[in-house]
Amino acid sequence: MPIVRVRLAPSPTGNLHIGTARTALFNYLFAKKQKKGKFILRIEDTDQSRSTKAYEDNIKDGLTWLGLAWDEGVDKGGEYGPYHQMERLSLYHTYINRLLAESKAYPCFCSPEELEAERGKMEAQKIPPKYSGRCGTLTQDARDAFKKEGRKPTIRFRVPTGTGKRSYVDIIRGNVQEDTSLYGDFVIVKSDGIPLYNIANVIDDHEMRITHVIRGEDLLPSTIKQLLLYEALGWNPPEFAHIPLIFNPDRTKMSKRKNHATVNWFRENGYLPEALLNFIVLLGWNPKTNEEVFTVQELVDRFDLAQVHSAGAVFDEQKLNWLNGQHIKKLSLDDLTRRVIPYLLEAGVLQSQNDADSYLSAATKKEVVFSDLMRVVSLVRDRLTNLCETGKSIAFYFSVEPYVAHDLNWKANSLETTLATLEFSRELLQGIDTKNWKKDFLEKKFFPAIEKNNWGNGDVLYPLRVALTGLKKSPGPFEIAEALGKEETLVRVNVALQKLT
RNA sequence: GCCGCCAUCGUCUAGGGGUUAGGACACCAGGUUUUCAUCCUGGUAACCGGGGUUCGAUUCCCCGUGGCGGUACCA
Repeated sequence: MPIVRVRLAPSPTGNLHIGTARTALFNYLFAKKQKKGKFILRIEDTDQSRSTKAYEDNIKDGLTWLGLAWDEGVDKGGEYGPYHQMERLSLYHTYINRLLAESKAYPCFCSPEELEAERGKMEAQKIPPKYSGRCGTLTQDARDAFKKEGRKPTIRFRVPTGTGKRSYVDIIRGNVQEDTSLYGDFVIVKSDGIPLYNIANVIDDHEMRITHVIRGEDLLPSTIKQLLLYEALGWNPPEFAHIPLIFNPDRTKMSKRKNHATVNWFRENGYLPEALLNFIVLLGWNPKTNEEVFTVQELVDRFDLAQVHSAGAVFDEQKLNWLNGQHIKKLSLDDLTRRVIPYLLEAGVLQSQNDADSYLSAATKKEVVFSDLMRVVSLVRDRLTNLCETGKSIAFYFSVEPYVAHDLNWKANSLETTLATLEFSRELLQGIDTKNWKKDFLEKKFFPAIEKNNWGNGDVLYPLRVALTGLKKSPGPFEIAEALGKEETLVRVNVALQKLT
């Protein structure tokens, strides 16, 4: 197999869409599977009315955040640039002029209104609409006359007659065929001189030596037309693979209205890029084993384009949430803590200080250093499925949620019992040396003592936990005590005791 | 309308001429745990319909039906 060269060719007319991200991933995996494969990013900005720089930046940022680095393309350069289509206009015209000279294309002077009327007439007669081709037989004099009128022509590709059914073999779908006699001569250059997707895409893929075109199924119907273009230009086409589309839960095309459709949204809402990638690849592909949680490298090793499913898939956020939790558990504590910090700042739990590794607790205004943070994060990591939740789940570390005496009671216990067990806890805690202030040591002290007093674990530990956090649900009291340190632990226990007396 | 692609639990999917149709998410039940979460065990739940072919179709073929895509001087 020659060196694989694949490309992602988004048009910057919106923020990076989940579907585009998946196309990018499939291209990336396919390229990386072959060690020397190249993944190229080309920006198709010929639709000037809808393309913006901001969207282009969003697409690039999103891909970078996902870790889908391109080897060649915009901002990166390469042998076959430039990589913005608007910078390649003269190249397109070289080839388009050739088609014109060979009469494989021709100027069309029909106005949009005329075409509209023609189409309407055919629809009324229940004939499938298709351009008549009448400008294809214009004499030079007739063309000059139209030009004198001030008409700006489009350029149409002359679909070869008598070619009939055409087919190609799609890597994912196998044989795909269509009857080309159904096509009218189609426009390849707009009246403003800017080429359309069909032709620009073909010229670029050829010029950039693209070997495999991996794109969404929405582009499948344009493939045979493009094949005609390759043929007219005398070029060998690349191979094609059309990946299935992603749907909303109601099976309509994935859209912002019914689902979160942009990579941005997931980034802002606490998802790990590796989880998003893992989820998205499973929409239409699986490794044929029972494993489901993968790193990108594992995906590179296992991925096989030909095994991709041909049916569309519903985007199920619940499974993504589960996968996100799985990937969070796989992160090292250090890494997880690092990644959580931006979300804590965003949520206002922390405030940044000058020192890169030091922050301020928004609640207490006390300094919080990275190692403190790591300690708290370790308490909650197993219950985290989303980075955004972190602030909520570690808030108890900085301040106790307000509660009343009654909240300290375990099940049906009375305030007297609670007072007794909490005083017992305080006494025990006071007697423990700071250097032994570890979860395991605390447990070793508490459990036998609880038993000796004929209490259940809950009688003692529930009030203690509430005293330390103010919460009905939280990590265990001993790990919290360890993270808090002896001093702060006793302060909180004493506050609880005051509430009880 | 016309053209194309597709069709296994609610969802993502494995499988394939004879299977107890497998896994995962979600859901339900039980267990572990001081609580919640994690974790463990178990459970409910699927081959779109009709015709062929065949001893036998969920699997192969045809026709429907349904979903999606395309039908632009968008990509």
